[in-house]
Amino acid sequence: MIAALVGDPARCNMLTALMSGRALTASELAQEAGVTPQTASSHLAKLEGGQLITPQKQGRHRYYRIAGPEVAAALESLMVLATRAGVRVRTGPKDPALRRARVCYDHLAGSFGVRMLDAMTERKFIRQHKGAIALTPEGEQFIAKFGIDLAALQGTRRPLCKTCLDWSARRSHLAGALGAAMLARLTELKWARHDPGNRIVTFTPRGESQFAALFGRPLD
Amino acid sequence: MIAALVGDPARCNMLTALMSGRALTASELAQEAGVTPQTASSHLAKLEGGQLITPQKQGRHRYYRIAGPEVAAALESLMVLATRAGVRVRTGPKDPALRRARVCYDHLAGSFGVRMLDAMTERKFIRQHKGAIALTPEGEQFIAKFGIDLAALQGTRRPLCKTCLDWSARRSHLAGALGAAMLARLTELKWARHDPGNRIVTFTPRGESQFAALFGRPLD
DNA sequence: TGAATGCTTCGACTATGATCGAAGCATGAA
DNA sequence: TTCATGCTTCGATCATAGTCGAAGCATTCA
Repeated sequence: MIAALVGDPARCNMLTALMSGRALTASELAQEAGVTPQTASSHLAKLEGGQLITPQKQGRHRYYRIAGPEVAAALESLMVLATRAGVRVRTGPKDPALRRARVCYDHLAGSFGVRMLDAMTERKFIRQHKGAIALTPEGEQFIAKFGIDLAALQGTRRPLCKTCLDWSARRSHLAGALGAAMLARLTELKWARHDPGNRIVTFTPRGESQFAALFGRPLD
Repeated sequence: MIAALVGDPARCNMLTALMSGRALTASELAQEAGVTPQTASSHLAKLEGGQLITPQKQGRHRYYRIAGPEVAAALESLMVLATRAGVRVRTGPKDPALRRARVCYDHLAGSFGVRMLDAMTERKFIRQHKGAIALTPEGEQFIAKFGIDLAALQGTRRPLCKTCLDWSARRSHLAGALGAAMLARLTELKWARHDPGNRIVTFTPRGESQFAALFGRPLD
């Protein structure tokens, strides 16, 4: 029975956390639900079995997201009933600064990261082909002009371009050696800086307008 | 948590039975769920507490129905998920003959019963005023012409006109002394007969057209 | 009035399933 | 390679809640 899956408090917390549209890792969901990773793993397996969520492996993380619009609709209608019955429902995501721009491993994530990959795709600097992405000749020109030494990047064994699922925006941003180089160049240009204590990336006013001129303004 | 209410198998069976739109008694719901009346009573109290169903007392029966369109929508969306996940969902109502016309205590129920009360209200034979209903002067003329001795009915202590919630159509039909007299007259006229073994009322072809001429044709 | 029916409350039993500790596997980093 | 991290599986414990028997109201009928 599907409703029983949603009925458990721990699983319900996980689902409401996912209802923001973000994809979350198993550990994050465990924390959201307030249970240990072992317990969370069992819950996630049940939810996956009921086709309420779909997993996506990424490195040693395992991201989960709501399986589809029907699921989201059903959960939404249940929330309506819950609020009607006087149950207060968990509020949205947390730190807005984290949603805007942050470090993901060593590259840029958040709205700015998503915007950057989108723009580079729109301007045909990057070609996406069923999950894999690659730099086009126009893209090579662009990053050279931006001040990045492509040859140095290609010397490493690390893949040049990779997509990485964005935690807050539910869309992909640019990872890989190029992603790391782009973030390094952004800080080098003093358009943005990475606060050491946390994962927040802060854009300067000038840096933000320069970024917008290159890639457009991020949504959030 | 609302979903937990729907999650229990017994309660889920009750709710799916109610999803047909009919109002069902506590006993009927117990049978639908395959549990004893005690257990059913506990479940129904929980569902009522969660505002998923609303009760309606009628004589010594207690009818329950889905509380509102939001609840129906939520349940519907859950059914979508259930079918998607390969769970077969309970089919609709059962005996069509029972839905058409049957005896409810001693009066006519089913589509024919609902149609009769509707028509008598439309033609202003009966006036409904917040639950209570009464015979109008035009109504008195009509039933006299139909062959019913109103004075004899008024001699009993039994209320003349009452509404009764229809099991299959979810709408009211005519009960009380007049309701019983109408059914008696219908059988007396040989428009319909009541099969003794069950609750089905069978209309003859001629009786059905006569009924339709008086009250219109029932929907089902 | 007493009898029958419909439904509920109380109390005890029981089983399902949530939970976490310990250990194992996979991926990535040094 | 070795180590660390993220996640899963296994196994045991324990509590929540579903279940029904017995008894108690409420309503209707004779």
